[in-house]
Order: sequence, then structure tokens, then C-alpha cells
Amino acid sequence: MKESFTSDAPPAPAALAAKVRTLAPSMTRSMQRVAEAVAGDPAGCAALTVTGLAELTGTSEATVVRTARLLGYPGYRDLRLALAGLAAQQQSGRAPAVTADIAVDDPVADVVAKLAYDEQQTLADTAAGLDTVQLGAAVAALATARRVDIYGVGASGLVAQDLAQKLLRIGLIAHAHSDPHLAVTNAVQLRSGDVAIAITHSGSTGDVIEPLRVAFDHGATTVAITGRPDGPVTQYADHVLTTSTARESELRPAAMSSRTSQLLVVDCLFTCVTQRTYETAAPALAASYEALAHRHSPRTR
Amino acid sequence: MKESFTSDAPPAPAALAAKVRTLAPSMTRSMQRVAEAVAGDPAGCAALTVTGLAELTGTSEATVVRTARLLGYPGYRDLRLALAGLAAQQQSGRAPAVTADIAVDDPVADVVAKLAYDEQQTLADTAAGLDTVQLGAAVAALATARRVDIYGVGASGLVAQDLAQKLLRIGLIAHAHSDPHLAVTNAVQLRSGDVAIAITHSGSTGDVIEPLRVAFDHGATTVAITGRPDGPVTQYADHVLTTSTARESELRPAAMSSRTSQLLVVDCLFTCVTQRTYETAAPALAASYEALAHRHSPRTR
DNA sequence: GTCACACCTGAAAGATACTTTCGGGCGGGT
DNA sequence: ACCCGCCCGAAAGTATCTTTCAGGTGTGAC
Repeated sequence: MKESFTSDAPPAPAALAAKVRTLAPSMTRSMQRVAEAVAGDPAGCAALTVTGLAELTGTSEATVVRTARLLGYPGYRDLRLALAGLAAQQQSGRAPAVTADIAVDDPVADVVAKLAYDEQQTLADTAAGLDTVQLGAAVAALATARRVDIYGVGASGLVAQDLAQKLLRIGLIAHAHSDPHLAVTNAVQLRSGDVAIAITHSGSTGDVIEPLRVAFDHGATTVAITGRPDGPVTQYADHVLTTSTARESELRPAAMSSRTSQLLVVDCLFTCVTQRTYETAAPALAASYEALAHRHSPRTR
Repeated sequence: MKESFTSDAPPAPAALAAKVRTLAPSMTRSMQRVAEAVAGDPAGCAALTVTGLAELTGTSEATVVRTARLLGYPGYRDLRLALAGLAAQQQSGRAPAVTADIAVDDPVADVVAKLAYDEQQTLADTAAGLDTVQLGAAVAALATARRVDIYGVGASGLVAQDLAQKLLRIGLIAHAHSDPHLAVTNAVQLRSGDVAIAITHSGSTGDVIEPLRVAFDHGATTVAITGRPDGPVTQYADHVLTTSTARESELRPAAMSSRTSQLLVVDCLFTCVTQRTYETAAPALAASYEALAHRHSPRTR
């Protein structure tokens, strides 16, 4: 029995709070109430029966079961088991130090500490929620790709460029597009064996979905990196990599944590592809490193 | 009421194995088989139903329930919950194997865990090493800046763009330059009251140092974000913000952790500037958020 | 402004898992 | 060898979970 986390079957072990946040937007009101209760008090909810939890949240048994399903469990029974596990874990483990939100009058040192903590949390959530099977499939496609196109606009555009830069360094033919028109005109060139990657936090950025759809229709292997695994973009994605959605506030826009999350996914993609193509990737990496050395001034000291 | 082994009042939380041994002598043969299975593989048994466990141990459902009772639980259901908790607990216990370097033959899941851990470490290091006085000074300069120029090439160029994007959102006039020639020609336009920021991990990237020097000579306030506080770039920097340098390896180029570190610094700069210019920044942020909403497809839900 | 549609929601029936009851059978004691 | 006690599992009984279905509500189109 392997550790593998297949995308729909696997119940989340401890990454439940993260999963609740990720899926919350796609939930209905009643389901959100249930999810909230579950995330807020795992221990308490684990002690409850379906009927009990339904009454507590003012909903029906059916809704509770539906929520459990949405969170990735076969039924409420399994959600309850996971809940018990989670409760035991945070019981024995350290209390998750809940940091307050960043305030307007926080001193500089506090801002630094809070931002660092939040981003660390985002990384942990992302790693816990990442589907390694999907990731493996995406890596396999990239490793043998003839050509790779990456779409992203706004903040995600920078992530797209980051990935393209990395892939170029290991000898892949990769290009990042932030111009939607050029992206589409390039997408029509793709065919089977090529890979197209769309990066969008909202999962509904038309400028990014359109080129992915075109690539998909032309037979390319398509990958979506998004925070909304139920968003429109996944319609045209062979493989979906989910980024985590951290709570945001006025002083901490969503773009900040989504970018952190996206970059981790991108790093994972890159590293795994490097592994699989080590024979060619290693010398390519060394060469690019060597080439850059001449761009630096002579060492001081 | 203490945690003592009173057989009727408290169900055992995690001291289950001990309880099994304690009570084993008073058990009948069949019950011992059940208890043994439970103590031997909590995780596996938690996944089983009464019937399943009965079959596995070659006994009957009634015996399983009796065993659960003897161990202090109201019924099998509750034993199962405790089992799930126990499993999760000893699952989380064995995790500190991520400190090792990434190997070529690491499975995907390990790569994800190690990368996430490393980046978290980088964030912690950066936050700990960041000079809040220097940061405060840079923030003060930015908050009143007439114009902001940001220099960075390669991976740092993306960080520069990220910062520029953010500052633009709160109403500052910021521009990121990755073309060294254009950077220099723009730098000569700067004067006192303007801010120039150079981002370079090595601290010795000529293409970035040169425009910063020009800006410095023209009286602009200059900031360097670098991993080498003793590098050439700091010669022309009024304020130096130090990023952390994590250990690197063949499969994990330095660019990865330096980027993470740089982005945290950039986020700190942005957030603190937003604080100090809250009156104008908040509405600007809200407006940019609003403008983007129309770029998304209608909700799926 | 009205209509139609889709979708959420909960009640109740249906299925599953757990608990209890009860009689058979195996061992020890005399 | 016989009797007694008690362990054990089959089956009936009950609680819990799951599914189905019909009613209601909000949303978009005309």
C-alpha cells in the first residue's frame, strides 16, 4: 500500500483545514456552515453522529453527507474518522499558534513575523493538499514534451515566467505567454506530445482559459495550476494541481499567498522533471550556471 | 479525575497498547486475538468494520464488541475513533526525515515535502535576519517617493516586477527594469525624493549595480535587496535589506530559495508601505481589485 | 416585471454497520 | 464419567449512515 494521494479517492489526513478553505467558495451556504463547524472544532464534531452534526449546524443529514463527499471522503463515517485523527494530532502536537491579522498600526517587526508565518503556513497547506499523482502525471508529460507553453496574467504571469526560465535551464523548449492574443496564436501550433500549462488563482481568468482550451483541442497535454479545482479552467485540463487559498485581509491581498503557493508547485514540477531527465538536465543546469558566472563582477574579498 | 486506568470512566486516548497488555491476562483467547490485532495495527484496524475485524481475527462481531467494551469504550464505534486518532498521532510522529537533501530517486511525495520544508526554513531565516531598522527606513523613503525604479535581472527580475506590480496597485509610480540599458537611461532621470531599488542575490550583478550607482549619484534614495551584504552593490545603497542564503544542491539551485527570500522582503516592504500610506493606499487597492473582477468568467458554482 | 430554469435543501425511505440476545459447545472440577 | 460454568458465534434487533425525491428559493432571460 503506497502513500499515493489520488485526486478524488484520498481522504485528507491532516490537511483538512486547508481543504476546507480551498473548497469553501464552491460550497453552498449550508455546506459552508457544516465545513466551518468541522474545521473549527474537529474534536467536538468527531464525537457527533450525522444527526447530531446536522442539528448543531441547523441543517439536514443529507447536507452533512454531501459536505463530507465534497471534502473527498466516501461518506460521513470516514470524515468522522479523519476528524478523530486530526483531533488527536493537534491534541498531542503543538497548539497551532493562531496569529492575529496584520493591523494598520503594527510595528515593522510584527509585520515581518506575521507575513513570514502566514507564508510558511501557506507552504505547509499547499504541500499537504498537493495531489502527488496529478503532479507525477504532469511531470511525466513535461519530461517528454517537445514544447511547453505556459499561460498566466497578472501576478500569475510572473510565476509562469519563473517556470519557463527554469525549464529552459534544463534544456526544455518552454515559453511563458502573458499576452492573451499571442498565447492563443501560439496555442494552435501545439499538438500531441506538447504540454500547455495554465496558471490562475481564481480558475476563471478568461485570458488564460482560452489558450488552454485551444491547446486542449489541438491534442496537447494540458495542466492547470489553480486554487479552484472546480473552476472553469479545469474543464480543459488533463491534470489539475491545486494551490492553497489562505485567508486574506485588506492588508494582505490574496495575490500574496497564492503566489507563494503557486511557486511551490512550480518548484515541485521543476525539481521532479529535473530528476526524470537527469542525464540531460544536469549538464544543461551546469552550463547555464557557468554562463552566468561571467556576468558578475570579480568577487570582493 | 486523573488519567489513571479506571476501567469504567475514561476511554484511553493514546495509551491503548499499554492497556491491551495490562488487560490481556483477563481476556479470553478470542478477545486476545482481537486486542492483539488492534494494538499491532491501529491504522489498519481503524479502516475495518466490525465484520471486517471479526473476519480478520477469525472471530465474531460479538467478540469484537466485547473486546472494545473491556478496553473501556462504550462500543466498537468509539474504539474505532480512538484507533484513528492513534494512527494519525504515530503517523505525524515519524516526519523529521525531510532534512535530507533531495536525491535523484526520491519519490514525488518526498520531493514535495522536502521543498516545502526548505522554503519554510528559508522564510524563517529571512525573517530572523531582516534588519527592521533598515526596512523601516526603506519604507519611509518609499511612502513619500515621487517615483520608484526597481532593477533586477534573471530570477530577480521577476521579483522586481512583482514589487512594481504591487506598488502600482497602491498608487505609487513604480517601474521594474530588466533591460540594463533602459535601466541606466531611466536612472539618470531620478533625483532626490525618488527611490531606486536593486535586487540581486549575488550582490555583484553588474547589470543591476550600474543603474543603482547612477541613481545614487543623482541623489535618489537607494535600496539594495541582496544575499551578500558585503557585496559591491551595497556601495551605492543607502539601505541594505539582507536575504538569506540557504544551502543549495545540484537538484535545488540557489535561485529557488533566494527567490523565496526576496519575495518575503518585497512583501514586507509592500505591506509596511501600505500601512504608512493607508489613506490613499486602501482605496487604490480596492479599486484595482474591483477592476479585475470583470476579467473573470461568471461564477461556476 | 414576470416567467422559467436550475439548484439547493430537507424529509423520509432504504441500506449498512453496530449491538444485543440466545443457545450451543468446550473446558474444568468432582 | 458427569455436571457446571462460561466462552463463543449466529441471528435478530437497533442505531446510524446513505440515497432518493419532491418542494422551495434565488437567478437569469425575455
